[in-house]
Amino acid sequence: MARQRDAKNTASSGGKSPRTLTRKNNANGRGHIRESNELRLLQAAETVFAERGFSGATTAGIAARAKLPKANLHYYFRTKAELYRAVLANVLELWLDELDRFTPDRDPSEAIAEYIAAKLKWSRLRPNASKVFANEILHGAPFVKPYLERDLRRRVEDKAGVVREWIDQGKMRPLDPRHFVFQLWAVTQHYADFEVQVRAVLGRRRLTERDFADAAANITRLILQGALASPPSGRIRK
Amino acid sequence: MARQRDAKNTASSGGKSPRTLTRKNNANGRGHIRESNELRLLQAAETVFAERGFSGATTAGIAARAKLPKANLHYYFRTKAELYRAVLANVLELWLDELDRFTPDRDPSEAIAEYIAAKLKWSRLRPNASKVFANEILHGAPFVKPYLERDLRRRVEDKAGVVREWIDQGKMRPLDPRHFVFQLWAVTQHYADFEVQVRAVLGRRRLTERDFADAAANITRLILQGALASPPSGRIRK
DNA sequence: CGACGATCTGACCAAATGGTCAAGTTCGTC
DNA sequence: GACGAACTTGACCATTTGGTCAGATCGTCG
Repeated sequence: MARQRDAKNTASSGGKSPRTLTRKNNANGRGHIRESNELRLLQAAETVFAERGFSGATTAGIAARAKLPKANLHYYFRTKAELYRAVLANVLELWLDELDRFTPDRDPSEAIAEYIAAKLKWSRLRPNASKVFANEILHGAPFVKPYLERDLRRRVEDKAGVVREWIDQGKMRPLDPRHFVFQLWAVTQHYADFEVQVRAVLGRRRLTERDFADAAANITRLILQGALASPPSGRIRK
Repeated sequence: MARQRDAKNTASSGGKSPRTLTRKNNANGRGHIRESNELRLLQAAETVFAERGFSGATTAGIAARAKLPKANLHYYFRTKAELYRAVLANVLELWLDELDRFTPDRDPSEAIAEYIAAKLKWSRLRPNASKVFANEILHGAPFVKPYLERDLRRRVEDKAGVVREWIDQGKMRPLDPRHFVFQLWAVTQHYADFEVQVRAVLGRRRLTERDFADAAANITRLILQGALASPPSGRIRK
């Protein structure tokens, strides 16, 4: 309930919490306790928010996982929402740059394959980050909607331009670049967000590095075959 | 917190709540009030669970949306968990059969295209159903894990066999059938579960029928091109 | 119509939870 | 080693929320 309302305070800046900036900086010596405790809290929070969602997570639970008393959590992050926001900011930072591999001069097959590999790597190494983000979007993006509508949209629009260039150069089949990006996101994040289902179907107790390699191979083949202009038989020469 | 524990009561049967069965049946006349109220509650619950998740949803909120007093909700569904379970059962029933289009004798391109269209139709018409399910999986499937590990796994294993046959018949490229299914799920459900993000990137206030048509076209083309054996130049004749 | 089960609902309660606070303890610096 | 800032924490509180209950009302069938 309060979530919707909370969403508008504390301008969603990218990096650290505003509080860090106003206090003594962590140059060296000073503030290192803060730095270390914030890190522990952020890590604990990422896990708990991933497992329970925003409403399901309790500050007591997060504090317990970080092995700190609850009051201490509230010393570093005034509210649950502020902590949540910080976790989200981390995730966004994690993903934002991966699309930079898309540049007009590169070979699309290379760029796309790399992107798939990179996103799958994050799904394997930081599944909780992905889950927190998925949960946020799933429930209407009460915190990151502005980010989606400004930054993300711009970024995708930009990269869609690159894809269009690739199409014009005859390197890719004609397709809607934005939907193409959605499909890249969907298939790669699926292995983090729907991990339990994947595990159940594959009959694994845990997803192995091997499983991710299989996923990568299958996705890459599917996407490249589906999106690239068939290279060998150059039916239409430029 | 209680979620994990609640998960084991009330054997997850498919259809109606057990209570319906013990009381007067809804043949006609008798029990029609129950039927109508349960329906309203289920619809309200689907929306609210989709918007807020299990923990974020409140029985008061659901009751309000159904325009019934909270105590009345608890008259029809003893606990929030029971109501949630009923909503989930609806969703599963909705999806389960769509994979039946996969049979060895059919043309894979046709079956796959139909499946994509069907799943996208559900994403458009019942996005909340999809979201409730996604949320459940995202948080570790505390309620439906047994279903995933038994029924769903079997079903996918079964259909994987069909895909393998298609591959053997030279109709499809060699690929891992289970990952192929994951990819179908991922790209189709994305448009329901990540709807806000899709809207933000496309700059839409609402996703139109047109948007879904575009999605369908792009997905179908991508998947068929990627998975089907190239039909015209029959390099390898059977 | 009268009986009886089904349905309805305001009032209530115990537990959980986000957040506060004041009284401490520790840390870095001069 | 002393001083102020940074950090720590048990106790506490207001609010929210799932669930109960007893008494009222309704619907239907004989």
